[in-house]
Amino acid sequence: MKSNSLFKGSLNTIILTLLKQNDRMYGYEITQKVKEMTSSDLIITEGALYPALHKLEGDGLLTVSIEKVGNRNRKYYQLTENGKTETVNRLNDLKDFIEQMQLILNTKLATQ
Amino acid sequence: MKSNSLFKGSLNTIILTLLKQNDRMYGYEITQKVKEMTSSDLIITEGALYPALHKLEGDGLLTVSIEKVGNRNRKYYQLTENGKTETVNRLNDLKDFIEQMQLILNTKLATQ
DNA sequence: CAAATATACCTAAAACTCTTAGGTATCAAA
DNA sequence: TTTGATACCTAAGAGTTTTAGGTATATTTG
Repeated sequence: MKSNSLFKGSLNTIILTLLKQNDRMYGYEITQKVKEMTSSDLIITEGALYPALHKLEGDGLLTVSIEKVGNRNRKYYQLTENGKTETVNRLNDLKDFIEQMQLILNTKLATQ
Repeated sequence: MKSNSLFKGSLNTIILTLLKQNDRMYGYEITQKVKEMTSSDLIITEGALYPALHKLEGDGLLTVSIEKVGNRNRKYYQLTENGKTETVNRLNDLKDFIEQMQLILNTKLATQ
């Protein structure tokens, strides 16, 4: 099918945008959501996700709150104000990237 | 403006597609072409380009022919048959990536 | 004409991101 | 009771790009 690898930087954009859409989510939920939305075409590995979440938190773009569900801890992540700003920036970067690729490749890359 | 970084894997796709469009090009020419086409928004650094060209050659996707211009050597690169096939694959991967991102981000990323 | 800029190739260290391959533990279903 | 799902995590390695050099010829500019 396709190389199931992400493009550089797209993971952070995915995380930030999902949190913008859903207010708060926990890590495992993000992996399942992406899997579901792309019909299992895109798999976010946990080895990539958790370090990315920790870095976004360290950069002040996310905050965490731990919630006990049954006997297990869930870590819910939420956008900070900086996080909301950065989400807009990342989306603009992605749009710029696609526009640049269209210029170079001389091709419409996205349908409609 | 924007983070002037490429997205992972996009450099190879750019190289291959430019060679498909222009039959043969040399390294420096590729950097200038991309700069010109994107109004200096996207800069291909030589530190990324030359190793990428060597790898594509090693993988059998490109062939080289050296041409003396004045007193300097230019290395012209050209797609092999495998290279032509791989170019189509890379373009399809990029289109798939954009479609997946549109699904996840719930946004039209490319105009038209 | 000298010095700066452009052309044209190159490499190596470091940074960064993601994959692979583990690990722990709880909970539900077979 | 054992498998699979849920839920977190880390570390080694692979791969790509940036940064920061290096060499040399050709052209432009002050």
